[in-house]
Amino acid sequence: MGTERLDTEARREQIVQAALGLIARDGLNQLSMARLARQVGLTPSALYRHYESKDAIIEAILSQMRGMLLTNVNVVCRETADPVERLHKLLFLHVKLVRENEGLPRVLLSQEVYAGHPERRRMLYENISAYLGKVAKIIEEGQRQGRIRGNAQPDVLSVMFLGLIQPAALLWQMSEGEFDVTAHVKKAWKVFRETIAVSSGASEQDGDTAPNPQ
Amino acid sequence: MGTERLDTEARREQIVQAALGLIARDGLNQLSMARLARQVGLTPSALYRHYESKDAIIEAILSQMRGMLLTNVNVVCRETADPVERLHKLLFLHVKLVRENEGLPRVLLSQEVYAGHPERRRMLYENISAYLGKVAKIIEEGQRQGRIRGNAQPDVLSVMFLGLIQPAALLWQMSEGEFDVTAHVKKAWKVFRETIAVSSGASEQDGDTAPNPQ
DNA sequence: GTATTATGTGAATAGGCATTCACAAGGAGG
DNA sequence: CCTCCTTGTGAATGCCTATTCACATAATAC
Repeated sequence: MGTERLDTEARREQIVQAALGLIARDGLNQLSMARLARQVGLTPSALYRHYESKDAIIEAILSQMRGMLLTNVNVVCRETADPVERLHKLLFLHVKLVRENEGLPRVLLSQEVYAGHPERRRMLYENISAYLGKVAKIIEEGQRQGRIRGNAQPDVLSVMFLGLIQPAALLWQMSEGEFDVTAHVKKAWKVFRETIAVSSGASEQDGDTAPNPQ
Repeated sequence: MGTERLDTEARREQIVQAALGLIARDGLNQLSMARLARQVGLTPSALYRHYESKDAIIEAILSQMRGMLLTNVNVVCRETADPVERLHKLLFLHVKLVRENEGLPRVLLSQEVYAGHPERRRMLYENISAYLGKVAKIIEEGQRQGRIRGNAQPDVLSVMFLGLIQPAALLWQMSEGEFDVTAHVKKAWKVFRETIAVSSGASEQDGDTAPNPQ
C-alpha cells in the first residue's frame, strides 16, 4: 500500500477530507470503508486505528461542517458592522462554501445521515438552528438600527434567507454545474435586499441612515 | 404470506405506494427489496413479476412525483385566473403535498437517487425545471397584467418561490414535526407577496391596476 | 374438461458491507 | 540492544443486498 506511517491526528484529518471528497463525487450512500480506505491509500482495517467506526467518521464530518458554517458567520461579523452588508457577505460566503465543498449540501440535506440516529438528527437540527439563530440576530440588529423593515419576524426572514441559496444549490448540483448558482443568488439577493430594506428610498446606495456603528 | 393474488397493474401501484411509505419513514437507502416485499405482503422474488428491477421501481416513484407536482399546477390554474392567487394556492398545495408525503422531499432532495445514473439525474432536473418553468409562466403573466412587479426576472422569482418551502420542509423533517412548516410558509408568503406586488400601493386589495388582460 | 398464462414461493448465488483479530514492522525510550 | 507502543496488513466473519430459477398454484381460454 501507500503505507506512509502518519500519526493519528494527521490521519484523522486526512480521512475526513477524503470522505468529503468521495461524498461530493458519489453521494453519501456510496461511501464505504473500503472505498474510503483506498482513497487515503490504506486498507479498510487500518481506518479502525483512527476511528472507532464508520459512524464516528460521519460524526467528524458533521462536526467539521458545523465549524465551516459558524466560521462564516464570525468572519462577516468581524469584517463589517452593517447588518445588511453582513447578510450580503454571508450569502456569498455560503455560495462559495457550497461550490468548493459539494459534499456539504449532500450531507446536510440528505436526510439519510440521521435515518436511524435520533441523537444525530437532533444535533444536526440544532446546528442548523444555531446558524439560523445567528442570521436572525443580525436581522434583528438591522431592525433596531432601522436598516431593515420591522414588519417581519427575524426568524422567518432567516429561513427565507436560507431559501435564497438552498434551491439554487440543489439545481446547481442536479444540473451538474449547468445552472449558475452565483448568478442566480446575485439576482435573488437584489430582490431580497429590496424586500427587507426600509421603505424610505435607500434601495441601492449605502448612505447615512445608520447613526451609530455599534 | 398474505398471498392475495392481484393483477400486475394493481400490484405495481401498491408497490410504489409502499415504497413511498418506507422512504418517508426510514429514508431512501433503507429501502430494500426484502423490506419492500414484506410491506406489501409478498416475498422479494415476487416483486420481480411486476418490476424488472429495483431501479425500475425507483423510476416509477420519480414518475409519480412528477405527476403530483404537475397536477398541483394544473389544479391552481383551473381554480383561479389571478396569477398572485395561483402562486398562493400552489404554495399551500405544495406544503400539503410535502406534509402528506414525506417521501417526496426525501427523494427529490436526496441526491442519492441519481448518484450513478446520469439519465435519471437529467430526468429529475428536467422535471423540476418543468415545474419551475410553469411557475415562471404564472409570474410572467402576472407581470403582463401589472399585478406583479416587472423589475425582476420570472425565473429568478420562481426559484425564490421554491425557496419559500424547501428550507422549511427540511427543518420540518429534521425537527420531526417540531418546526411548524405551515405557520412559517404563511408568514413567508406574506413577505413574498409584498415583495412581488406592484409598488403602487395595492398590497392587500385586488384592484383595477391591470388595463389589458392579455 | 384440459391447456395456458399470470402470479406467487423458497432456495440459492454472488457480491458488498462493517467490523474483528492475529500478526508484522516502524519508531521512541530505556 | 531490547522493549513497548503505534500504525499498518490480510484474512476471516457474519450479515445484508439484488437478482435468478425451478417449482407451485390460481385464474383464464378454449
